[in-house]
Amino acid sequence: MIQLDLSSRTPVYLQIKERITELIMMEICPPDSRLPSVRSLAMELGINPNTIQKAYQELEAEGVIYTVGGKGCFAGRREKAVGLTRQRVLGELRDSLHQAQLAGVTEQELAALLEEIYGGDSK
Amino acid sequence: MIQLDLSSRTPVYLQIKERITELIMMEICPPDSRLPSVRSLAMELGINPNTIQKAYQELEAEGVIYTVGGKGCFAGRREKAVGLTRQRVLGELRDSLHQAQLAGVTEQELAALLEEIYGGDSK
Amino acid sequence: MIQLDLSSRTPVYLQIKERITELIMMEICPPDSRLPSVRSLAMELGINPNTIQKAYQELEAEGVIYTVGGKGCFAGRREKAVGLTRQRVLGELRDSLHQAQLAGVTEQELAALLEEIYGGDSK
Amino acid sequence: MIQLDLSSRTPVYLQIKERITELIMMEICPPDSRLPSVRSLAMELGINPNTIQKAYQELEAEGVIYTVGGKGCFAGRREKAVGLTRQRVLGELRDSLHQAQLAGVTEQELAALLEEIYGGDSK
DNA sequence: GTGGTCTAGACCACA
DNA sequence: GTGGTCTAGACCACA
Repeated sequence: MIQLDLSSRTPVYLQIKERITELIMMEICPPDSRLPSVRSLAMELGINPNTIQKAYQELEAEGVIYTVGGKGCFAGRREKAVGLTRQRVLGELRDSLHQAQLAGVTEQELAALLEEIYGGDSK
Repeated sequence: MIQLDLSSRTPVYLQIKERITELIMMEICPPDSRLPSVRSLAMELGINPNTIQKAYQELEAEGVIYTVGGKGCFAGRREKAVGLTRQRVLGELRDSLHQAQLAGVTEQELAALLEEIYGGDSK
Repeated sequence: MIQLDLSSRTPVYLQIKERITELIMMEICPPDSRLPSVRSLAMELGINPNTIQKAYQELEAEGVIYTVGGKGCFAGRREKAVGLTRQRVLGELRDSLHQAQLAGVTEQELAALLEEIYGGDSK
Repeated sequence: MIQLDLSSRTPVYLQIKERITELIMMEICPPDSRLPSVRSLAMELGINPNTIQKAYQELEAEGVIYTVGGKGCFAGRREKAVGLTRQRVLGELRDSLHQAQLAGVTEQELAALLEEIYGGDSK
């Protein structure tokens, strides 16, 4: 459920944070569902448990997930994940669109890109 | 002409690369115009000359600017800057739009953002 | 009668200890009254009996409650609970007040907080 | 400037976070002043650099300090430290006062404690 | 078993 | 030199 790109410039722990946030937004991890344990996920991804730990702890600090004593980590409310992602992504879109305009990307091209991603079923 | 954010997660040398590319696309630095020298720009921005050097070297390797013997650095053809930026920016937009969709950003919101930036004058 | 916050940083067994001590101080559990059994309380709170066990054991070691053979656990004298709580709480208050002063909490604000809690009936 | 209590139940990295926040509130570390480097502070305190790293990174995430590229970490605006501390401390005080009341701590005792800490020069 | 803390130490990008 | 990331591995409290 999580694909890592070890050669990416984005650190592994950030890739994990983003992916978990996506899984919560997609409701593949519904609210209060248990996430894989630090150790099992580390094993599965072939990386060190500390790296998962770091991702989970930041997600908890942001309120996207929560931790229960010796039980494990659980998905928080979808709205939290959505809220943080919206804020971040709208900023990124604004920056990218500014540069797109300078680089002569036309509104038609953007419309095509939007159609490609949002397809027919947006709202 | 170049505003740096030293506490940004984007390294200073990348901020400089992006900004110079923008200045070339905006034709504030027309083709073959001379760019500020490494030293003077470093002074002006209050940073280490090595950082400017690194930005200039990468821009030259990408063909966005070119160096002439003991004369200095000069803006390359606008098309080169545009081409590289388009490629990068379209990729970023694709990623951001995927996450925007998950976060429930509506097509109307995107249209509004586009209108805000592209406004009437898509040059 | 006991509300747990599983996602709190305070371990569950400590939350239970504190709450039982409170119940004794409030005389909701008068001296020598029987406390819920380990098993029943574990059931009621939906947690592992070991956790209750640990709380009860520490309370007994501190003299706040006592155990009778095969009968169960009973509330100790109110003074014991009061004594331990006073000691702990005065220390906490001292620490918090130091930081409050640094953070610019005024004496007026503290007076208001005190009024809010102690109200008219300082029992 | 930082005294650790290794035997405390409070983790070392939290002690460091609190102490740095205090130093900023006390204006011993004025805004934009450089904090000791991760390595030097680790050396000085005789602990592992990773522990300092963790403290600094959480402080940065909370906006109490900020990091500049390969330069170091710097104190943020005093208001940020104050704001976070106020919020936390007022909550702690509320809890402690509730328990103090149950334990029969009198308003006179509290007034004495307050006088002891706030002395003559409050507000 | 589960997460939390910490050490020791490596390697990297950046300034 | 400075912080950032990651590994390997230990030990602990808690459930």
